[in-house]
Amino acid sequence: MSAGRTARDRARTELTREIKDEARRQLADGGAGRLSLRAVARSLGMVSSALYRYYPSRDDLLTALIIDAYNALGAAAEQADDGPTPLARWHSACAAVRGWALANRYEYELIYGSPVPGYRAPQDTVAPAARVALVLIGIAAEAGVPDSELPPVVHAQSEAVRAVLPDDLPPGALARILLAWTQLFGMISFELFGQLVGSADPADEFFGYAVGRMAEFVGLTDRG
Amino acid sequence: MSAGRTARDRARTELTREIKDEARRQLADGGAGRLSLRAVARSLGMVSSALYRYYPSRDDLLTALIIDAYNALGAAAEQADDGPTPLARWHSACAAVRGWALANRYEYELIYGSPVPGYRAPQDTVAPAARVALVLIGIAAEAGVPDSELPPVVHAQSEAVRAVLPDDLPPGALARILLAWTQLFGMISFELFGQLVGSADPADEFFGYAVGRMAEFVGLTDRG
DNA sequence: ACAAAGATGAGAGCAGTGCTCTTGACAAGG
DNA sequence: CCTTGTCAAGAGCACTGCTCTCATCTTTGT
Repeated sequence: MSAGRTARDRARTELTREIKDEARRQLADGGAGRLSLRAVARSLGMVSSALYRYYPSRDDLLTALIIDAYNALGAAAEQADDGPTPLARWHSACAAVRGWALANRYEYELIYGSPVPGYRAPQDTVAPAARVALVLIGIAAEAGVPDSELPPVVHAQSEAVRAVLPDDLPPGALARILLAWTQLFGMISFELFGQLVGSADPADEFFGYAVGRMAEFVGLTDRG
Repeated sequence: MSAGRTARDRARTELTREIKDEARRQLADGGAGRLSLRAVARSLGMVSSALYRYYPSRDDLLTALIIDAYNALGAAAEQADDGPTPLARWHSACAAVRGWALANRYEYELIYGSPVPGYRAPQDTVAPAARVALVLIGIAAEAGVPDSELPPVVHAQSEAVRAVLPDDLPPGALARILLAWTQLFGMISFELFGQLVGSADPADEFFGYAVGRMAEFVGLTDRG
């Protein structure tokens, strides 16, 4: 559908976006649990029931925010995927993910925190959700990281993943990237959710250290 | 205070525990966001306002549940910390953590998911929260894992942590354990929160694989 | 050009929430 | 015995998501 032919269509798409924007703004103070349709409607000068014409339920509004968040994070990672060597790109991309998470705390929580109660993620979210992983995979693929031994089931799962990937990577490398991927988000979540207080907090240096060790683990070197 | 002298005291401590137990039960269907004081009171055959005599607010009840959850998880890890070699103990302890998380999904969410909106963890939670990390540290300490190079800030942070530890570990080892610790919970969170669907799901084998690589990374070998 | 059809915003209302305050009953200690 | 403090209950406040109805306004088909 285009930008909307009739005046009503234009008003509709615009209001839909305004509602989402206001919701994102309100997300910033209190997180998803505190997001209130009524408050969003109030801020927009309309009554809560009118809002249901644009988002059938609170969950639908959340879904829209979740997809946006995945895409924003993915875009940040893709944009930072730049540098003279694969290792530099790896560091840059990981730092961008962390930077986005720190700057957009509650949006990060929305996608990598505990699932919103009663909410079931629709299929629309899986493609945007994969973007960060694809960045890491792309870097490793261009660097040509080595294969490694895998348990049979993990090997099979890696093969299955490889089948749907644009880049070609040996299963052992894929499994290691998957591990690094969970490490990356595990560390960011711990930092954001206050689990590192008392140990590696502030976490800037520790994060860089960990990202470097993960690069080694995956097989990225500085030879470009 | 003892078990309570007067009949009133006994009734009070008992009801306090019953409320918590019922709340934990209700946690199992819907998570913290859906825990309702009124529903708990209803299940106990009392009116919601009466419940406030025992827990001044919803957050206080949540705090009690959080401390219990940390302790239950810590106890599970400590109990599983057993085996002929440090490597075996490492695998067993990590598997126990994952097992507890899978069996107590919503309690895990309570402590390692996104923080409950508006909730600020009191100091009482930090000691129970450290138990799992202490298990990992204990294993590495007894195995005598090697030191390794660290960036200066990370080195300083590791030294600060070491100062408050019962076991003695070189800073480089401590930093690697910290990294493995974030990896462990990152992986469990990803599995539980549905982030692995489409890649390493079911995650049993992948989890074992990852735990093994982390053991290598920390410096645990099979020589005992 | 005009009427039918459809989209929209407002309002009332339902069932639920956390939490507070008051009231009347009961047990404990002086 | 009688005061003091604890307790469960109930009413009530300010919220929440969501549904339904109704009047209005825009688009569309004739």
